[in-house]
Amino acid sequence: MLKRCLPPSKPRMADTSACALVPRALFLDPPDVVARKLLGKLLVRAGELLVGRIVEVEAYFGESDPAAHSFAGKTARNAVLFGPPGHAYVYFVYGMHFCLNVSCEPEGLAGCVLFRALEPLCGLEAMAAGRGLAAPVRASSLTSGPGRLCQAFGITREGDNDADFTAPESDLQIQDDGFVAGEVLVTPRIGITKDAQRAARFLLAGNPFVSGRRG
DNA sequence: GGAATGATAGTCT
DNA sequence: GACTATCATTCCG
Repeated sequence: MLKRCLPPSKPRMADTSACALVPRALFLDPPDVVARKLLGKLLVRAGELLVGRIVEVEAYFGESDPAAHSFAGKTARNAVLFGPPGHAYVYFVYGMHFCLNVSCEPEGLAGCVLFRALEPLCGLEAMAAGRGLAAPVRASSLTSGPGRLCQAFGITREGDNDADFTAPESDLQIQDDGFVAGEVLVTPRIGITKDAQRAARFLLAGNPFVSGRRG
């Protein structure tokens, strides 16, 4: 088996001078289109300087998708999905985990993209602390999985739901550092029972930080 | 290496 | 009262 991962001599620090906040227009497209665009972008927590590259996402297609929270229409929980695009939708599942999504499509439509895995770039120690892990930890265990990455970034529904990813004053942002995604794999979504065969999970081929099977 | 299992609480019917 | 867009642990081979 290849064990070729990250060359240790090449720390992939994010060059913040080359970073640009992504425009809201990026989120106006359908969720599968937005999902592909998000691969390779950076998720940034401004306050603690936590940065991770998005390497795995899933698309959810609003009211036409039986696996989406918004399938049954607007409720108090999923109201953010029906609002303007580019906002964070955070929900609590299985009694112990948060999941982070970004709303897509124009206001009134409820498409969204679920963040499933990040490649941690900055603030690894703070991420490990957030996860309650003692050093040394494998970087790949910090943010590979929707529940894990929320824990690492300290994301909660109370603190981050409805946050605007495209606002300069926002603590939670999505930035573009010019990274160009290589080959993208598409597989069925994970952990759902309805419409389980639909291919709507997007991940960077060969990236060691994706969750579960590499596709 | 992979499969099975329990923990745990918000949301909706 | 049922159902989760999960994770970590424990088994087994």
